[in-house]
Amino acid sequence: MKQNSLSKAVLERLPVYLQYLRSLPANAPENISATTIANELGLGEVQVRKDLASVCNLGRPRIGYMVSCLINELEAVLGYNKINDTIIVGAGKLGKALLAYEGFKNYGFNMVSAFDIDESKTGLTETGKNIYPLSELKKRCKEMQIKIGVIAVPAEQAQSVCDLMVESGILAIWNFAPIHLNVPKNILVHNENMATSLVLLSSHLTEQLNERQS
Amino acid sequence: MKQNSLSKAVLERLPVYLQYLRSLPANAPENISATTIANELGLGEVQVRKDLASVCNLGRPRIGYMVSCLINELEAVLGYNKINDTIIVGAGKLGKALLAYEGFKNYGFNMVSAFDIDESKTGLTETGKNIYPLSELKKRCKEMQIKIGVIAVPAEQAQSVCDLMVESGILAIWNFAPIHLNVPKNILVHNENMATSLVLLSSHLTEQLNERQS
DNA sequence: TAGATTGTTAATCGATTAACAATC
DNA sequence: TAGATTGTTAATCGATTAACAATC
Repeated sequence: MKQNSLSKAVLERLPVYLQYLRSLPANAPENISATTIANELGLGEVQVRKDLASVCNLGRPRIGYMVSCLINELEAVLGYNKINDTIIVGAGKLGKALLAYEGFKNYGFNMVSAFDIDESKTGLTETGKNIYPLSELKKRCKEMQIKIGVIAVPAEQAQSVCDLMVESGILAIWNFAPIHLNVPKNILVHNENMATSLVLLSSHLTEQLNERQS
Repeated sequence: MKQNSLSKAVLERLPVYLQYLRSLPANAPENISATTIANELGLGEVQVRKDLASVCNLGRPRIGYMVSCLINELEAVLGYNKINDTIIVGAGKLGKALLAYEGFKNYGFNMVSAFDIDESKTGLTETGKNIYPLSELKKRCKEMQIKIGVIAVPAEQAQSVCDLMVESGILAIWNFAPIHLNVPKNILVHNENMATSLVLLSSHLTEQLNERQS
């Protein structure tokens, strides 16, 4: 395992490799080559080798990488073996779905509890997690030393929730509200922006249809 | 409105501008400068100008861009004024939530109906949309000339659903399953990959905490 | 006119790809 | 040994940023 400061581009591909390696059947060969991974994922083989080299040096000429070791290294580098406790603000449909989703564990995340401004939502969910009044956010975040927050409130309330999170000591925010958030520069906001995703789809479509005509 | 072939990077920022412009209060000035937009969104002002120039030439020195015109141009370029009919495969929690979400209209998308392999799910949802048996996918896609599909099934079934979509004439796929899909090269797959989002958050966190120590 | 702001051309930066030596 | 495969160094490509002329 080498030192960090991986570029964003690399950091976005590493989980894809891990996902693929995890999906290999138990009776698959012990070793896998960068060439195979590249073909399977539609990437360049040099890129795969370079990405993997930035994480470990488990590759052996002629043989490839031992799958189980590679999985371990990737999990370590990506921090999937430690658990990040995370809170959610907004206990609407989305907030509740995120709170209930078990799959986050696979990525080293644990959705601890949700907060909502509507105090009538306070209580336990079906999956045994707590929803608290928003007024308790700061106290509870400090207590549990929460560093990651999810914003699942309407756009209008997102900035004020964001400010409150920053005040509560949160350092990284996963924002599902369709609005740009202003934060101090040591705070990271990752926007889960459906608009962006959808634009890529529809622009591809336009291109395809234009090509067909010409 | 200029010609297309916008780079992916630009295409991902345009919806952010549009979102911001739409969020301006009704009593805001008629015109806005690239400088203001850049500051507000934390981007470079040259970048904003270049991005906007790739879409229109509404900018006037000393004055800036007329907000309402800019919104119209962006909506036109991004295709938000025509409607893309879209189907969803997988009527679990996620599939149903996507089917019910009204907000897609703002991005020119219309979730028409969902399909599920479990035929007991067949019927109307609360929001008046149909869930059909998966076996009817091909027929209905051809009938309605659907070009965009959403995959909201577990990873194990995603590839076969994907193949079926391609067979049904779908050209762009929005994939929520945590697995890489193999498709013919004229088909676009956009992965809504939580693993990728989360990695960026946790790696930022690690950096922040390391800095604090040193 | 002076100055703010645009849009373009050139320079820089970063990421991907190609070429190749090292090695099992 | 021969050949497949790794990892690194250099070349290319694309995107961002800087510099500057045009203009209202």
